[in-house]
Amino acid sequence: MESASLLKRHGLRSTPVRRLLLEIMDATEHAVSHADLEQQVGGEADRVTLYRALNTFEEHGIIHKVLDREGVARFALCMDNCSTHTHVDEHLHFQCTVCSNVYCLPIEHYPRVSMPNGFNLVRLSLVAEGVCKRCN
Amino acid sequence: MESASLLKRHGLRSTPVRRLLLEIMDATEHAVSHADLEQQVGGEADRVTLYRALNTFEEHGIIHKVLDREGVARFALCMDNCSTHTHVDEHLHFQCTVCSNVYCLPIEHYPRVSMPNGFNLVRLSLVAEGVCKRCN
DNA sequence: ATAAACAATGCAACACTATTGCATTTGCAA
DNA sequence: TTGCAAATGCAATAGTGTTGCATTGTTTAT
Ligand SMILES: [Mn+2]
Ligand SMILES: [Mn+2]
Ligand SMILES: [Zn+2]
Ligand SMILES: [Zn+2]
Repeated sequence: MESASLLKRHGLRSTPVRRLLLEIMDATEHAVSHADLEQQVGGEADRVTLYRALNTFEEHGIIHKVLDREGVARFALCMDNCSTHTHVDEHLHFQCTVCSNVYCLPIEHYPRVSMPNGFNLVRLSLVAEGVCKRCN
Repeated sequence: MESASLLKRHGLRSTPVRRLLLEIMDATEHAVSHADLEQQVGGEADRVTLYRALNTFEEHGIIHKVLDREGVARFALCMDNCSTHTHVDEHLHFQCTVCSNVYCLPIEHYPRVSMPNGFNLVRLSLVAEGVCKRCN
């Protein structure tokens, strides 16, 4: 029910596959890969449909994508109020070296860095590695 | 000549392909992808040989790998004295949104972040986006 | 200089992530 | 309820990266 209104709110059609994807991501405390979703969805949808749904969600600011250290995309619901033209997502992405899960971790003071001359900074991403709370 | 001794110093055999790769990376001020190298090498070596040489270099601390925002690996010579078991590389990786080049940028104060309870930080990577000095 | 030992290379095949085209189905609004 | 635009399924394709195996090349010792 919640996922249907979330889709409506972003001007997207409410379809079974989309609602299912959103419910899976809402029930997971870490970012999920396409392979994760494909496995959980089972035979309910084609892999291409999942890719397209995820791309659509990202374009509309419903989810955001983060690449893990293998370069594979993982997706998580946006916490801040993102929309088509405003993606905020100023938090740290932490990948566990044991279970490989990727967590979105808000941190109190997001660091600022000063750039060398000529380089114009637009966005700074923090990617951390370590052991997560479940693997400790 | 320089590349040959670099290889020797790391206990690696000096071969034409390896020397060529090192010379290309030494002459480039930004990180290079496998596709870049394959194009510059021309028909001098097989793609698989390049992959294997790059992996070997990384394992021995001669180069380090950084994934760009498409998840593609880019390689650059290590500045610090890295070896098989000590990779340092505490600098910022900056990808230009115009030319897509990735630069290794040393910064004066490498930031520290405090982690939420239960999460054990091992390494923090900084990945920046913006416009590089040549595209400005 | 020669030969043996072992590492590096080339080639083919493969795994995996991701995208595109096109026909069909479905959601939604008139 | 009907029509249209959007979403889906299926097949094909591109790109990155790895593995197995036979062959070639580098190094070390003789
Ligand atoms: Mn996140
Ligand atoms: Mn670097
Ligand atoms: Zn873990
Ligand atoms: Zn640039």
